[in-house]
Parts: sequence; C-alpha cells; structure tokens
Amino acid sequence: MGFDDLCNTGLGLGLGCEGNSNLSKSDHQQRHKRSLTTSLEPSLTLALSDDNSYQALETQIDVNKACEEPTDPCQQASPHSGVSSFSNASIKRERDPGSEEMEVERVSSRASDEDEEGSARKKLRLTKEQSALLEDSFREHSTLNPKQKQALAKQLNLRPRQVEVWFQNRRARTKLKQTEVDCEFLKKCCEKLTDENRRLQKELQELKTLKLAPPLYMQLPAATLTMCPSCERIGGIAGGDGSSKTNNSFAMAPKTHFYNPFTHPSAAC
DNA sequence: AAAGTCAAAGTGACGC
DNA sequence: GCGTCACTTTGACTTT
Repeated sequence: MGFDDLCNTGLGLGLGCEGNSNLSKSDHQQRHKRSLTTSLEPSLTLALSDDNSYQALETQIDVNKACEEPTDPCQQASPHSGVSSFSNASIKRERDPGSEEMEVERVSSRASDEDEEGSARKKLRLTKEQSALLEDSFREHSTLNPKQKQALAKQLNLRPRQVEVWFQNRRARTKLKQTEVDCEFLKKCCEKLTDENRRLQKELQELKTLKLAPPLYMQLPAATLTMCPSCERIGGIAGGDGSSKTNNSFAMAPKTHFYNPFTHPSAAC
C-alpha cells in the first residue's frame, strides 16, 4: 500500500466521513459546542447498516405494558449470565457457579427494586442474552424511536430508560473506538508525510548545491561542445571523444542550452 | 487490599 | 419538551 493508497480513503482532512449516511438525525448534531477531543478529532461514525429493519423487533407487544411483566428473564439466563458481551475486554468476567447464582439473583431483582427504591443507585449488569439482543438491535439501528425502545425494553424486561442508556453508552463506545482507529490512521499519515518531507528537503538541498556549481557546459572541455546549427545553441556532446566537428564560437552565446547533437530534435543537426 | 477497568447511570447543554 | 450528546460519577468486577 502506497502513500496515495493510504491517504485516498476519503478521510482527508475531514476524517471519517464515510458511513455517515446511516446516521440518525442525532448524529448530525456534531455542531455541539463542547468537544471531547482536540482539532485532530475526526468526524465519527457509527457505521451501521440499514436503517429500516426494525420490524424484526416490532412484535405484537403492547407497548403500554412494557416492564410490567413479572417474568424474570434472568431466571433463564445462561450460567454466565452476569457477563457483558460487548466490550473489548468482554470475556473477563467468568464466574464460578456459586457467584453466578448470586448474580442472577441480584440482576433479576433490579427492575422492580429500582422502581421502588427510587434514589438508590444500584448497578445492574446486563445478562449475556440481554446484551446480545441489544447488540443485535444496535447493529440494525444505532438509535431507537420510542416505540422501538418500549418494545425492546419489554423484550428484555428492562425499563425503557435502561435501554435508552444502553444505546447511549454504546454509541459513545463506538465513537471512541472509531476515534482510536482514526487516530492510528492519522499517525501513519503523519509518518508518511514526515518521510516524504524529509526526502523532498534532501532533494531540494541537492538541487541547491547543484545550482551553486558553474554551468555544466563551462565545466566541459571546449572540444566536447558543439553548436546546434538550426537553433544556434551550444551544447556538450555527451561522452564526446573530441572527434566531433566543432564550432568554438560558443562561449557566451546568448541562447545556450545543453545541446546533444545526437538527440536534438532537429535531425539535421 | 489497592489499583485498574468496564459499563450503567446521572447531569446539563444543545438542536430540533 | 424531547432526544441526543459529552462529560462525569459510581458500582461491579478483575488484576496485581
């Protein structure tokens, strides 16, 4: 992959613009005053696919009854039900069976607990199944409309607010990850440009050095120079052996160039 | 046990 | 007013 390849990704200075077509209206609120990062921050994307495939989740659920069902999804949770499924360090929380039960207990009671305890800020851990379903949903669309939120909440036996928060945090993580990717890309671009700059500086220096030296034809023995009869320009015969016919009235000719009689366009020369 | 990490949740500002 | 965002706090959990 060459430099051009590296930099012809559509990022340019306006990094990471591709994929924005899939963003919801909220993603266009980039004019938000506060900014997390420096001027290097690329515009970030969630890079999700189609935006109209919600139907899968729009089941025959009465949205007004969301969260009312006492059914505890955690009762059906897998043995690793306390594990979050989506972070880059996602497989960290393997638990022994004993603590799993406690986890199930804790998680399963949260929905009603929080409703009743009010201010108590109890931390929940989504089950694997919940996280997986949320991930699936997120892959389909990174934002939810109220109906979708309600349906998903009901499906997961969570409060809509929890679904909302999960999506919010998920978007933030996606953005952060994209930022890291873009940052790496920019670093590579920067390295390439630095190398290129160094090379060009060197080349420039060499050219300057060359310019300081006397013209090449003045460094050549007179015998190696000849004049183009058509344009009356003087040139040196590369590799001249001194046997060429010479016209030595060349020295300060006004129109001089490095004439090679063997390659000069005027074939008559 | 302290430090570190992750993710749920709170807060306030902004745009529509 | 609502939804989303950036930023922050906090609790659960892991690592050292």
